[in-house]
Amino acid sequence: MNNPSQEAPDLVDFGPLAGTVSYGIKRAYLRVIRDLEGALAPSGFTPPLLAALAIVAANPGISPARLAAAMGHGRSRAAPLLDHLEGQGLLTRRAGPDRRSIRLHLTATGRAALRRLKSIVAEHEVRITAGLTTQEAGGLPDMLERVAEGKGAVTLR
Amino acid sequence: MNNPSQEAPDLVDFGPLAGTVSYGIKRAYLRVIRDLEGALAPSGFTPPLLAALAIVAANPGISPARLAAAMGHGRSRAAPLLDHLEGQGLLTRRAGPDRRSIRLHLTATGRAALRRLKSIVAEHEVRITAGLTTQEAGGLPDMLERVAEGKGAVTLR
DNA sequence: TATTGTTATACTCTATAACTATA
DNA sequence: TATAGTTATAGAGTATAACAATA
Repeated sequence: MNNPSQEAPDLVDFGPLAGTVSYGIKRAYLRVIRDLEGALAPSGFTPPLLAALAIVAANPGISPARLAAAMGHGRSRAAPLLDHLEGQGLLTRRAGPDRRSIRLHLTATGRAALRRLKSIVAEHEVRITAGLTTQEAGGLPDMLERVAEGKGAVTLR
Repeated sequence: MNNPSQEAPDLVDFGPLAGTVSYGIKRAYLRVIRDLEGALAPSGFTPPLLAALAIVAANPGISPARLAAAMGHGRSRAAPLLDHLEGQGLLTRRAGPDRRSIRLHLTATGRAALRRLKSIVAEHEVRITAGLTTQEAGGLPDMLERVAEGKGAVTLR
């Protein structure tokens, strides 16, 4: 596991971290998030803004709290994201049947923006899977989901 | 891709993000980093501190700049990490042959700490791969490395 | 003039708790 | 008393640029 010489090596050895799923995911995440940030920058979007837009699009009427949970954080994280998206006219906050709850819906502008973003995401996906075979790229998302969830389906609360 | 009703769904649909490697990695990363942070907390370590310690251990004499690059960031990120580890007596900064460069080495204390941390990491690895078959867990790191690097080996610079 | 390590700064992300309004 | 949304705050992580020392 070690470099026998005392010289700084040309290839860095990750030692006990090498070959772990844990560190592999961390390194892959760095590549993915940077590539996506760069690809989205010209459009003024960030990865979290895109995720929020896409999740509201696929789940019309979803509440801010459920949106935040789907994205993996607490309620309070939704507000600034929604302020931004609503300010750009991409979605609306409508009162629910219960007057303290809110239902989110995309506007026509939001749907159009999402259509354009989809092609950026598709190109990004091609770039990050360039080193994988078609089979590997096809099987990876399901494996990652099982890492993310422990196992089982994507249930929320 | 959409939920046909206007009701908030029990299962959240990730829409165009569902089934992508990109979003899968992001979700898996969240699980991994949180599990590892929790597992390391009692020892006073964080994931970046552990990574720095492990990389110096496996690459005696490595410079701060190369350490930072191996971890995926710029030079300036190394200093606070090294201050902390040196302050705890886990590593030393020795002058290199070139008087402006520095070579990093673990102390005996640092090596002992790393030995203890390894079992925490091993347990963490078991937890996050619990939803995978042995075959899948065995093949994942290499696939993740190819995502992280675009392809090819772990070269620096 | 270029390089190494460090410092300073600002910006983002995130978590926690507190606040409001409803129920 | 509990819940939904929001706001406020502080902390951690990160990137950029600027700096000092050396080459």
